[in-house]
Amino acid sequence: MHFFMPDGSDTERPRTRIQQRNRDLILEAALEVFSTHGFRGATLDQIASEAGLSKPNLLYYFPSKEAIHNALLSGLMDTWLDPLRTLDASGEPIAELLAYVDRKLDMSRLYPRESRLFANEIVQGAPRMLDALKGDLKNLVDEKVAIIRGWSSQGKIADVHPYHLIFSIWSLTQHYADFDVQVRAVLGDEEPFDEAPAYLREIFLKILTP
Amino acid sequence: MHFFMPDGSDTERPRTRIQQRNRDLILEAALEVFSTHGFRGATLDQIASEAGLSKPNLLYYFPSKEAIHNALLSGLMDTWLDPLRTLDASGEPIAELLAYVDRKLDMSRLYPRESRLFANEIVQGAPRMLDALKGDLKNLVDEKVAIIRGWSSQGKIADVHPYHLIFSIWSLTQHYADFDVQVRAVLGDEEPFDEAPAYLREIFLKILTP
DNA sequence: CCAGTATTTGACCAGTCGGTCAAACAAAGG
DNA sequence: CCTTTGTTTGACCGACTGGTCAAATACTGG
Repeated sequence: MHFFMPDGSDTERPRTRIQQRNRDLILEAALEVFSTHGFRGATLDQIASEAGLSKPNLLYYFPSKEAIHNALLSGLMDTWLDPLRTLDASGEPIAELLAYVDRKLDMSRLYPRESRLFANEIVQGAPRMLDALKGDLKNLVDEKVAIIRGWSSQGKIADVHPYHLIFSIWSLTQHYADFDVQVRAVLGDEEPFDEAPAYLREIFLKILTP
Repeated sequence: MHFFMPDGSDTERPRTRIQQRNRDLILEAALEVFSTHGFRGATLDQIASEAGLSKPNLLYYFPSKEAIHNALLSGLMDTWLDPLRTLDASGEPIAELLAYVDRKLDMSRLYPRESRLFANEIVQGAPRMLDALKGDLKNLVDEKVAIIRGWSSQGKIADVHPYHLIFSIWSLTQHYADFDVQVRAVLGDEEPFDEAPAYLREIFLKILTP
């Protein structure tokens, strides 16, 4: 018979309900803790207590602190890149890009902890994510940049630097998640996400209109 | 005679050369370490070794780890807000705002560690900086927002949301410092700061032109 | 030179870190 | 019922954490 490794070191994963549930509990707790303290600043005790499990129990499901972090990052990377992946070369250029901005801003509003998890990692030099940045991320961006270049040369959108355009979209949308506390401190009572969507649509329309 | 407290707890500070030098060494090392690991992720041993001093010697000049962090933050806050403070109500509106963007981008290029120090702190909820955000920062922003509103209502610049306009400037410029490793991973060999200034001038001109 | 002050450090401490392990406990099938 | 497999945990470990302290060393003015 084949023995099942609960720490995830096995490639095939015939998860039982309880395993699925506890892995989810741990990843949810880890997201909370890693996103507010960074990798080195987070502790297994914090994650365990947040998950309502004992520390040895965490390490029954994951072999190490780093393994939890890796599972989080790789599990979220796809979700995070989805809005860009959806950018459609055959769509109407400006509408496509504005829709991308919208989706990205939605991510900041709905998944701020995920945004801050990545922000922490990247601000600190992305020591556990560099390969993904230079690999999957760069490849996807390169592919979409080619589409944008095409739109520019056809005169469908303004002739702006495509890489820096994408950086703009990332920075402007993620700012509302990553720097949430600063945005709210400055705005006072005004809710950031009340005005942000219209504002971003307005300025990107100006940026992109030929 | 009056005894001098080297740990800085005294309000008056008749620093000797050696005190000035070692305090500077410590703050420089602390900037390096805090900006790449965050407050909780940084250790006194790291800072001490980076500064070329022993750990007890650090604590001769500063009473605690948090005191070093506080000294860094408050010492840098003024520098950090200077570019905004310079925004001149009597200048030519669009030129003033574009010059602010330029100065802010220069800060990202010349002082990326300082930018990342703040980024770390704010992403993690700014537990040691909230008062400054709600106080000095908000006051300065409110003041400058009034100027921008004036320019808008006079038709000198486009009628954009002034707070979100300022957030745009912060996020777009600081992105090149805070997310440097991601920007470089995507750009490959291209140097980010070669194109960034022209790109930002171009898009902010579009955003601001009435 | 000396006395007093400023600076530096090795040794140390209590608490916390990530991680281990054997033993206890639960579940399920026969 | 018993056995097997899966799950949980208390107790523990060595390494490291921020911080202390007394003693040693440098520096200064007289």
